[in-house]
Amino acid sequence: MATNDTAYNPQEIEPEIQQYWQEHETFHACEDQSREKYYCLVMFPYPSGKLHMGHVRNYTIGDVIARYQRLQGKNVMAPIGWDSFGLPAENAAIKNNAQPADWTYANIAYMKRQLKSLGLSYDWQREVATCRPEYYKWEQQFFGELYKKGLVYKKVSTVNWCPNDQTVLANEQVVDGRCWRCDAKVELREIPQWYLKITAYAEELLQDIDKLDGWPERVRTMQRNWIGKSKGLEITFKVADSEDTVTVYTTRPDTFMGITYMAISANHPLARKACEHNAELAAFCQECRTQKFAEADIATMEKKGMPTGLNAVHPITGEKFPILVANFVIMDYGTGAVMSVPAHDERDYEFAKKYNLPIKGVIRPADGPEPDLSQGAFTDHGVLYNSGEFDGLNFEQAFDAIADKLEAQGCAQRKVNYRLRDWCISRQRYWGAPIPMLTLEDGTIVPEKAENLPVTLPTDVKIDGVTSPLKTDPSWYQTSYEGKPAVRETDTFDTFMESSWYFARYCSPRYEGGMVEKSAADYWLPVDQYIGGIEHAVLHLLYSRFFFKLMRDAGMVSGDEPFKRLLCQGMVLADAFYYVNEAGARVWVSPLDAVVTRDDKGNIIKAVDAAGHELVHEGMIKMSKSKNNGIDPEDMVRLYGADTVRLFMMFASPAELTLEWRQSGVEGANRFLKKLWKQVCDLTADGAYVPLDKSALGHEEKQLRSLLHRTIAKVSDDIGRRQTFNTAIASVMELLNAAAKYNRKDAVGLSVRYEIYNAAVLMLYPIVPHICFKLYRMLGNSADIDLQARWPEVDQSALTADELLIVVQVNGKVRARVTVPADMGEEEIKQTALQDAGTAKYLEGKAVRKVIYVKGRLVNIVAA
RNA sequence: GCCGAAGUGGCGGAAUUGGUAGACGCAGCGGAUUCAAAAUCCGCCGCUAGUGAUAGUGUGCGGGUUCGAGUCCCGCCUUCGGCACCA
Repeated sequence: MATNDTAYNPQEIEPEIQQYWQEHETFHACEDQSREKYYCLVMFPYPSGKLHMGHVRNYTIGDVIARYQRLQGKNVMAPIGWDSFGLPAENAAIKNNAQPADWTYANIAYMKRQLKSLGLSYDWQREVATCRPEYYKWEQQFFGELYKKGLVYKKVSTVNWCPNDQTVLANEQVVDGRCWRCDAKVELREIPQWYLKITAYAEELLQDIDKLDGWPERVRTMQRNWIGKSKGLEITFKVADSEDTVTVYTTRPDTFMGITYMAISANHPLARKACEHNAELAAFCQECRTQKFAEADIATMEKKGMPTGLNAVHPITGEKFPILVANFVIMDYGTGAVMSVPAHDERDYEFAKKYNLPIKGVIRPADGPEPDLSQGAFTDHGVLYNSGEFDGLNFEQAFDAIADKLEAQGCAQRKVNYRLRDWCISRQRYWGAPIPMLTLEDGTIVPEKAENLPVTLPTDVKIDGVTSPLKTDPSWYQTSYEGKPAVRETDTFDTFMESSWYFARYCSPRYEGGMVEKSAADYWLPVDQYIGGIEHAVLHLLYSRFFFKLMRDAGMVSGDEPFKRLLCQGMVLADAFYYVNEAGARVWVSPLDAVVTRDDKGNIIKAVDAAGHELVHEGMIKMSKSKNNGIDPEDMVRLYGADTVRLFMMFASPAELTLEWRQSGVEGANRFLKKLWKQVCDLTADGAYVPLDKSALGHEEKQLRSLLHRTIAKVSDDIGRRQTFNTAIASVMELLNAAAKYNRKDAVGLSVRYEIYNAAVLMLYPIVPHICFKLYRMLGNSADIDLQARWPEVDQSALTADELLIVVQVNGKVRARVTVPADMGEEEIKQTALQDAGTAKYLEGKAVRKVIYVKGRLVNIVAA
């Protein structure tokens, strides 16, 4: 009977093969000018404690691509490391009364073991962790150099502030306008912070998006929108009866004659001045300052305003109109003041209606009447009216005419504006790289000298969750500079700083002469394929592009863009179930503990947990701790093996879309691997390898080989170009379904079967490397599949068929199929279709108007 | 609010350049094997009508272009994701 040596046992073979890879350092990559390089990068993880399915999906996709490229003969580098600074370490330290460093390093060790159990082909010698001084040292040095170049500056800006804890809060620590820890009402506060001048590169960052043809279009669009280039006019208005002026920026100078009021930020200098003798206004401004300032909140909140009592003077008409403080105008955007044209802007309209401000229409459709402004604003471009000398002009003409006139008056200038703001890199937190800046006694600010770097973060500290230990430790922040006393900056870098150049560090991870060794960087960069979550579509990917340009301008790297091709994988979802307990609270039950009953259509009709609670099915939602629907990758590997988990993930949906975790689907993947194993065992039991003799093949063999080589062509295209791994797997399944029905045991049969299984094992290897490693040897190959084997080649001669199946349509509906010799001409095929018995009854009593032939595919007969 | 993505059987999805809609898998149903079950193997499987051959119908909704539309165009609806201190 079936004995143990023929059974598929992943728990036995996987650790054994992983051990082999480790001992042989199979995936260690070295620069080799004689070979084509391929740099395959996955977004490095934050060491939060355990791997989650999102990680597994990301790294499996990366590993499939890396292994595929090795089979193509490329010199592949696939590195991994740890994005190991960040807020969660501080929170964990408070909770567990531990050191953030200890917690982080323990997590790295644990997750490293988990990664290895997945059979990922990383070059572990290149591992980096961003929290290590030997990593962040170079970032500190670079920051000092950027300061000297004038690309770094300090500016006062607004943060979320908890007045009770006396600390800065991240947006995510603000819940319903209150501090997550103490529930105090969050205020906004202005503090001095460090900025990187990313806006100096705005135009290049925008232009170079055109070069990123290997990126998803949606990511390119998001980056374009983020940079948000606009052409407009900056206009300065005089304040009536005063020496003051107020400057606005507008992209719609054509609406200039429709201004009826002006809205300014609560933090605008004019507003502050007006508050001095207006208590009511001061209170309103204070209220504005306590609101959250995320873009989404600003866009959806109730618009509020209050008059300042001041008026602005229209530079063309001389008319006066009121200046109001409005809660939706932000000091950080543009000039902190906007000219309001309620007739032609939705937000201005809403605000004007609420406060009974006048609405003056000045733009009408080019070919229509004046718009009805009682229902809402008319925001399209059009033709001017009510605009005196500018009446009748279109958008472009009006833009130019008004800009010319105002520029001549000296109160305006054309300006290109970017929505992109400079990058604030200061964080008032402990677990990050210290910003290497010093303040001398006379107030001078200087970067720490290169020879004194790194400015090391102390790792033996007490975290109370309120103030960063750096700020309370004089022995750390008191230092000296050229013999004079100096004080260190106690803020740390935004962790996006570390993740903006780690991919370059991987090229020469132990280099001690700078961020990167030029020769290594020139060999490996740019990254050929980058894989990560769509959530990084803007920030991380934009900052990394920016950093790459900074490094290029410092002579460290060549080229303009760091990532040639980008793949953004989708989220991982799972069923979520809950019941409501006696206290009325939802108790979330793991989908693995839910016993589900389905109707004969497969719909869930009932679910209960082990204790008998009737469960409510919330649906397939993103795996999360709070909904208790996370599936532990480690449990799955233990149950089914890494290959099954990898196969399921790559098969269940296309890489960019969400993946629905289904236990039955995982079992299906496992079933496929068991069948594959058995089929190879059956083949080797039937006889040893026989080389193919093409002249000996019968019809069935030719058909099978035709399918095989069509499959090779499709799978190569699916993995290499389209990156549709799910359809690649489906094609191999189809091939193996056909192969399983064929079991000739003579020399011809064996030769064809060996050709099929060898090719199938190679095609599946990138996805399920352990089982294929084993099967490749069982098939009698002595070469090493990881590095020596090569991707199967398409035999063009196997593809040519001697017959074609032509679909015959009548008026677009399929009515027959005819088989014709492959060399039959167009006219003859049309005649065959017209005369086919199947089409005859649909043509009865009708005249054939037209016959359309699509080469090798179909004939459409148009009849009436 | 703005920006982006997606809507196809009971489910995940396939159909790559406008040319056979539903590949592949899951679930389900029927059968074989088994003392029985698991596992495995074989078959069926969009919807409606019909014993059946077959006919009609069908890709979120409403229009349009075309010999031909899941695919292109116009207008809607729904769901999901991002929005600068989570990484």
